[in-house]
Amino acid sequence: MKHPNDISTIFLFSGLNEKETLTIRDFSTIRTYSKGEIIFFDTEPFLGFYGILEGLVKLYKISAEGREHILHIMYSGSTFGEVPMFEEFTENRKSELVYPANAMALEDNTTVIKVPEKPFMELIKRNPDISMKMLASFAKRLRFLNNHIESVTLNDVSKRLSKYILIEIGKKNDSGGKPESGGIDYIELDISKYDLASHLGTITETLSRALRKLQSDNLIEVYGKKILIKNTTALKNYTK
Amino acid sequence: MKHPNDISTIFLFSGLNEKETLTIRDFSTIRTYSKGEIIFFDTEPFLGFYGILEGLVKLYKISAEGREHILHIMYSGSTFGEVPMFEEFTENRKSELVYPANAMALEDNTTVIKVPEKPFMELIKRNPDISMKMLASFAKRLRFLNNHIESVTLNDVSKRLSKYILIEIGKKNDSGGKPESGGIDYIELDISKYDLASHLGTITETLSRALRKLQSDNLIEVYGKKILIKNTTALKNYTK
DNA sequence: CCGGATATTTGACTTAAGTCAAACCACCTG
DNA sequence: CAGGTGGTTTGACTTAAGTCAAATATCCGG
Repeated sequence: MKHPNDISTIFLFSGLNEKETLTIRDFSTIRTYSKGEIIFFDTEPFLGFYGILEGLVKLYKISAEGREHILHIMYSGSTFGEVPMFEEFTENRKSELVYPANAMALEDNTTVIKVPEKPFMELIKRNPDISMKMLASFAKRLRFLNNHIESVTLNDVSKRLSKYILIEIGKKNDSGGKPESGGIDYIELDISKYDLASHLGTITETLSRALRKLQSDNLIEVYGKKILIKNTTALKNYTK
Repeated sequence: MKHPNDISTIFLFSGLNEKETLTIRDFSTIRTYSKGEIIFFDTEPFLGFYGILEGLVKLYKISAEGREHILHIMYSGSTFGEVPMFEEFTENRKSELVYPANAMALEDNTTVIKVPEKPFMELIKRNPDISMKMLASFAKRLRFLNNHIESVTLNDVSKRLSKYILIEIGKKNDSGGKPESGGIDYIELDISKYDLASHLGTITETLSRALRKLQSDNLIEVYGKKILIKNTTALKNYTK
């Protein structure tokens, strides 16, 4: 490649000096996946963790019957598949060291860097800041999974959907959008309805019905991947 | 108390020297809860994390209608409620720093140590080994939650129950029991059926029916809190 | 701009699991 | 050891969400 991808866009590596960055780059491999390609299965032995340079990745579990449940959607800048690296520390069962979920690229041109364990563990030993970042990212994921389990087991699909919509609006407004002053708030789904369903712990048919329900309750309006929020307050209320 | 509780029984603190141990002890408070007492709610601001010196703690979420879902059952030696401590690192929204779940003592005489953030963060900065242990424990939890979500969303209650039984047998055999040579394998539930149900993402009635089903399929035999495993292989097969 | 593939929606039906109510059991305390 | 309080089981019923099949809609390459 002409211009080597800049790994400092990955949050975990953002504080590294030039030398450290080069070390990581030297030991790692960069690869581009197209939409639908598998990055790893949850049955594969751990051979290093990944950072997203560009694109979108889903981390998911799949049942024997083929039903899928998405645990996380990961965007560029984030890392995934790090869990096994630290499990080794507690128990010495190398045999069980597989990835904790399946990973698939959701967009063409999804570019990831694969960082092997060895050089990274060297780095982390010398660089306490990295462990802190790692802990922060694990903490974030733990809280997310806690809330996710709560949602999936204690709320019905329409409630889960409403929560999802509200969170997405939150994200969008966090990153520059105007809160809700002028026009009507809306989100644009960056994943397919199949993936959204599987992230909400359901299937496309049920998601479709849930969308229709929220629409007929006058909370939202759906135009393809665009969802207008007609009444944020009522939607918030609905999730309770 | 006469003999101060020994905090080195807590995995996270097991490698500390005497001085460090004393520092932690000095800043922390130890308290004993009786069965059913709340340690914290998921709406309370973070004021330190906990380590279990003795007893049993459940970490759970609860819906508006009162339905409960247990995320983790924690035994003595483990720590909980650490997540907010590391979230602070990423985003500076102090306002959101609440515990990520509710915590309740499941036994009388459940004794916990509450460690405030400040002295612990000092310690972790100087002691990279502790961050590694913390990362290991977070990693373990992340894998557990991944699998838990998979179970709850992709398997029916009987399958989840079978998985639970197999894991419990595994734990028991890991810690000294004979694998399955002589007599029939069994486990003794250390939690109520209510709590087991809520950990499996269901309610007591449904759990009761699932137990009866596995029994009538000749996989197990149930005597109160004692569950005999009549056919481990078939049970394993059943979870697939 | 056409045709086919993929994604989404709709309808009719089935089913696992939740609800409600009652019976049963077992353990603890006075 | 009687009585009572939780914990557990059982039965009858309801319901949310899954399945299956078909109709639409949308997207994309040639």
